[in-house]
Amino acid sequence: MSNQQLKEAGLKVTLPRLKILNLLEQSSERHLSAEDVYKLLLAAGEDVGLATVYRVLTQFESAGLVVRHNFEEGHAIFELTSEHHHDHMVCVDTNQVIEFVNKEIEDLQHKIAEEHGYELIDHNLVLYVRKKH
Amino acid sequence: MSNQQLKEAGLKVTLPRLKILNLLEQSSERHLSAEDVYKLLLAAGEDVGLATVYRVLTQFESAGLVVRHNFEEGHAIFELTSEHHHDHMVCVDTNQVIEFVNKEIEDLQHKIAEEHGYELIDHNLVLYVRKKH
DNA sequence: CTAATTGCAAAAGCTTTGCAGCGCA
DNA sequence: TGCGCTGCAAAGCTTTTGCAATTAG
Repeated sequence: MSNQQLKEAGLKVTLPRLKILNLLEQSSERHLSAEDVYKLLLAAGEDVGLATVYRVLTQFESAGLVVRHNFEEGHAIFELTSEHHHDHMVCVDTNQVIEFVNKEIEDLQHKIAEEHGYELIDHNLVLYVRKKH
Repeated sequence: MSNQQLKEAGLKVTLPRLKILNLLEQSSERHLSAEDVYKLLLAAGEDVGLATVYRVLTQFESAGLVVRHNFEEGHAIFELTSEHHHDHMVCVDTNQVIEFVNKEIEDLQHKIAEEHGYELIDHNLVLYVRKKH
């Protein structure tokens, strides 16, 4: 379980790390800001400092357990690394984040980089959308 | 010239606005942060406050003269609105920014949003690439 | 002349860091 | 026990805001 994941990541198994990892795994919302994580922990009666949340999330990112996004200006959003790559849609009205997978777009990106004499290392694609009524 | 663009944007023609717009039009680097603009103005002997740079860039954005990007966390990047929409490639080694246009990707994005019941308002696509040798 | 704009400094929001004490291995 | 980790508070950064003075129309 979480215990093992932390060890594999080369991180000491501490209470704050376990709490944060468990929260990320159990939360119904996959995309959380550091502040979100902090508030959820407080609400759950867990006593963890905000600075620790930031430090732990950054460590998780380095360990590959978590991905950091910059969907919106002002604050980062963290998400557990998922098995399959996906991109994101963000609703401009509700800030809801929707994941999607599209192989054509992935292929096109590689093709575009190649056409310019480059190798694709990574990419960031966010669609800002509004619900159709 | 710039004078006219400001009027058309419904903005009073003031010295700071002219200086900033001229700088954006004449700079060899199309992609600048507020701090970049501020420092370039200072270097050019122009006396404009940083707060004014932020305010003016935000007004330019509202007026559609400029586009704000969040390529990296920490600070926004501004670019004069260009006639044709384009996306960006950033070389991970040199930080060089390359613009590209790809209609297929644009169309796919609309299609994906539609398929999920949404209307595409905007998007952000950045390819992080490395020069092939 | 009047209202908009500017510059400064202070404040705001997110994130990082220094340091003393606590806790895992 | 020793080193890493945590919490708190303070500091750092980018960006915004309040306010008096300045400027455009």
